[in-house]
Amino acid sequence: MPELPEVETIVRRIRPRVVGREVVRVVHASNKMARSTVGSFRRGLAGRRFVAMDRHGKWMFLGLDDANTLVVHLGMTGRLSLADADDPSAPHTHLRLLLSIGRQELRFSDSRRFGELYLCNATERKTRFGPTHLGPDALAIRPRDLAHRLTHTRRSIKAALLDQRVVAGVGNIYADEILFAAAIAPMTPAWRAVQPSGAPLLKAVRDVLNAAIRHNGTTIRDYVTADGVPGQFQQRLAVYGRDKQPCRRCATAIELSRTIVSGRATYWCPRCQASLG
DNA sequence: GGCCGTGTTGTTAA
DNA sequence: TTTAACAACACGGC
Repeated sequence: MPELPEVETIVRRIRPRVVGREVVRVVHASNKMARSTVGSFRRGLAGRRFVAMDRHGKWMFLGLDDANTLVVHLGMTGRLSLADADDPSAPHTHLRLLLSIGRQELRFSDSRRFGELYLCNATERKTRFGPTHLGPDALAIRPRDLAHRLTHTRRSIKAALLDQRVVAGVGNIYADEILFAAAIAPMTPAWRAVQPSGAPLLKAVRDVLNAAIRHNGTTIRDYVTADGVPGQFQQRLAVYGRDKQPCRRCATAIELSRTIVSGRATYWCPRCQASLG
């Protein structure tokens, strides 16, 4: 499922091919998304030029030459890709933009329709995706800031890492991987996980996310890169999805628990991630 | 053939 | 403050 590394992989591939290009024509814009009314902003995209492409957490921001922004979130099954205009569309394609290069199209498909597409102005972008709703990006946050944000809460460290207002970009898979790398049990209170400093946890955040980016992300089921190929990091996962399999470090059986964070599958090694109580 | 699990964000209730 | 439940949805696996 797309988290920060998967989104970053897609941005790196798409940005150099889209920035500077104009939307020659909105080929298709459906109104079937669960939370977005894509069809309504046909007019706002036609004839516009992309001037920037950025990422914050799991959100992508495609800046336009009229200061508006096309905001993209992949949800669970969303895919953003570049395709030849003559290539058949993938099922559940909700947006097709013909670009001013070759006969390339920027496409968004999403079978589950949990993804989100918005066209917003600078003010809306600041309010809807500003610090009230999104914490610092997980790759940019400083150890002291992370420690500060985790110190004054009694929630579990896993719940806090999943909260996008605390730190943006970590989802269920990488939360488990990060906590294994940091040797912290997922039910540990957040304030305790950053004692005496947040540096070890932040190192794990950076190391795990960067390693996943180097391997083009993790494909469990739906995620593919902008080229349509799976990532490779699933082969290197230490705990996620490895219920009852031997821990790569100590050979103890990996445990699956659904009670640590409300209903979310949580994989961890009870020996390497000794509970701090 | 119907149910379950899958995970993200946002809202609402407790 | 925080958690749980739920909604939006398709689909693979049993």
